[in-house]
Amino acid sequence: MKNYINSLREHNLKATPQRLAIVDALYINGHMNTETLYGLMIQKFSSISLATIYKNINIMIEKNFIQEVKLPHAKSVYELTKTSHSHLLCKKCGAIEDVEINLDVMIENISKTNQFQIDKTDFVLSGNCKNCQ
Amino acid sequence: MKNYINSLREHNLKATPQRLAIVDALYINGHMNTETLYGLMIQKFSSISLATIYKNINIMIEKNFIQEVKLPHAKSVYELTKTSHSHLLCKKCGAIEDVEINLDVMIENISKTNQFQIDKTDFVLSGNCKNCQ
DNA sequence: CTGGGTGCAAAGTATTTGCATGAAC
DNA sequence: GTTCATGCAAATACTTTGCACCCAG
Repeated sequence: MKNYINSLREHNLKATPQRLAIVDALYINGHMNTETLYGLMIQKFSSISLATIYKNINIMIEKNFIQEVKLPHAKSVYELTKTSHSHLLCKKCGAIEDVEINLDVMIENISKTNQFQIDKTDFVLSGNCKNCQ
Repeated sequence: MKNYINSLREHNLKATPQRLAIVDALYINGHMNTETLYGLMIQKFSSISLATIYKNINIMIEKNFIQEVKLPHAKSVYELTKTSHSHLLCKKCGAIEDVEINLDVMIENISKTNQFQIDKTDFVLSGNCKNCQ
């Protein structure tokens, strides 16, 4: 378990219990959508508001503490900001795995060919995971 | 201008004027979100309903005639279904370009390494287009 | 004709906002 | 003490649904 109190503060975010719980849930689960996140939080804070979830997601995205991952045919999920990576999405069970793919050479080529300065990628590969084949 | 009457019929979709106009708009503009699509359509059919836009988008996705493209920090756009390709998104002006990137070798490798059977990719590269640099 | 599409209004779902209270620092 | 977060309720935004009427095939 990491010390998220300081990480939050470094991002100019007060370390409230609700916020810590959200961050902890994302750390443990990797990726969560608003619905499942709220479902988890309500167990811990019986009076937590959905508005609190949304407000926190939004401000943490703004401060670059977490990131939204848009998925095909599914609700967006959120994850703690880490080094750039891609995602594997299982169409059957919905599992999401992080995967490191080095895109540097490709980006370099596309930048040149298309005269487009690329600074970010969103890459989701969908199919069937090991268990669902 | 293509003959979209037959293309629609081949996908079991009746070729109504509204539908043809939507398809034509997507053909001309490449990528559109619901809002801009409705904005265009209302000019042509003063009494067209937003519900018609949504119903058509949904059924055309279902029949695989068009596809949704989810973009970071922007509303989803829709495009006519074509061969698999990636997208370049300009963060400044919002322009979207199609780009062909051969991902076969990469997919092959990832499939093996992660024991994950991949059959689809969603790849958006963001940055600044030629005009916005 | 017949099935499916359109437009309208209403309902449903998702997300944001305003404000009073309360907690973090 | 001051600033910011929380929770609630209301408001807004987005999308879907039901139904009567109409048009494509």
